[in-house]
Amino acid sequence: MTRPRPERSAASQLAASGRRLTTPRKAVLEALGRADGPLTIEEIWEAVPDVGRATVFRTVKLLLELGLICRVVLENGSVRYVPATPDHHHHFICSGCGAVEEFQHPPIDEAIRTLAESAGFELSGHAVELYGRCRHCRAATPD
Amino acid sequence: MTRPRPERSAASQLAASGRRLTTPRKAVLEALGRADGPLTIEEIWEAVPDVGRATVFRTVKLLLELGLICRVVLENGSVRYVPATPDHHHHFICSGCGAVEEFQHPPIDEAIRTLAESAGFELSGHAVELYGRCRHCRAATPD
DNA sequence: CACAGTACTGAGACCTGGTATCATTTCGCC
DNA sequence: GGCGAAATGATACCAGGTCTCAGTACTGTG
Ligand SMILES: [Mn+2]
Ligand SMILES: [Mn+2]
Ligand SMILES: [Zn+2]
Ligand SMILES: [Zn+2]
Repeated sequence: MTRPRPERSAASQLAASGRRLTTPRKAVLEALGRADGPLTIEEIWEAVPDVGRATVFRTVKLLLELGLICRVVLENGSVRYVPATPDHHHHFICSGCGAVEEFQHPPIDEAIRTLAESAGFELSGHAVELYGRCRHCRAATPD
Repeated sequence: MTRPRPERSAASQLAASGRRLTTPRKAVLEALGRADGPLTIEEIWEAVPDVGRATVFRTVKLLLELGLICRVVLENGSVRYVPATPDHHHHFICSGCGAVEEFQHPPIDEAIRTLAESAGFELSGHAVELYGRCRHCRAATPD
């Protein structure tokens, strides 16, 4: 007997707000899934030839709101998108290969909470992005 | 007897790279100093009537590179600028009054270093931005 | 099945933050 | 004062992103 559990599939996430998992939406999601790194909007668009540009923008915004994808801000300020783990996490972005690794590390969040408390801030959210070189890139060019 | 110490004035920072502290640059810096919160480029431009738009952009970029001002990314993604403390710090951004408070909190940086080490990342930088309501806004509308 | 109503779509006009160009001005230095 | 480098303002331009709108795809109700 299958116990009912909170549904997290894209379709049900969308359905919960009266939306549908349409062909263009599925295509964008799959394009991001296939890619081995974060994509720009333009790259998504290229990967999804029959979808209009406006629809790509609309879809990315929607998927962001639903938490199905993440916006990643590179060190130079440009933004790209990756499929998301739905849980709270942060990003490490490799300047060598462009890979994005999600991580979670309770001590960081803990330290943030502690600081906010002692400073009298009421936190609604926080962003932590790390920049540097990943294990693979270090191995490739140790220097 | 005044001991020579590392000069950090805007003028000397600029001079160090063969640049000059010109009237427009001084004006932009002063506009940011006068403001009681972070400004957009457009707001800076309005505050500095005789300076061309391109020069405002150029100046902001230059002051950023020199670390004389900070780019602050709001929760909605829009960007604003504030005068900077030259030391390493992070930002707390109040969604109530828009104020930006700088803070530094070694445990956060410590936790980040620890994580990076254990994950095999070679860090080149990191960003931490906190969002929420400041002490004053909480007092005003405790809700 | 017919039909009504809503969600969604693509094309293209449009808007806006930012850059490139270039002729002119400012400034430090001799 | 005169020279060359740095800086400036006007303006054309570009790139991301949004808006509009007429048409399409679904959903669900009878
Ligand atoms: Mn993510
Ligand atoms: Mn700052
Ligand atoms: Zn890498
Ligand atoms: Zn506040």
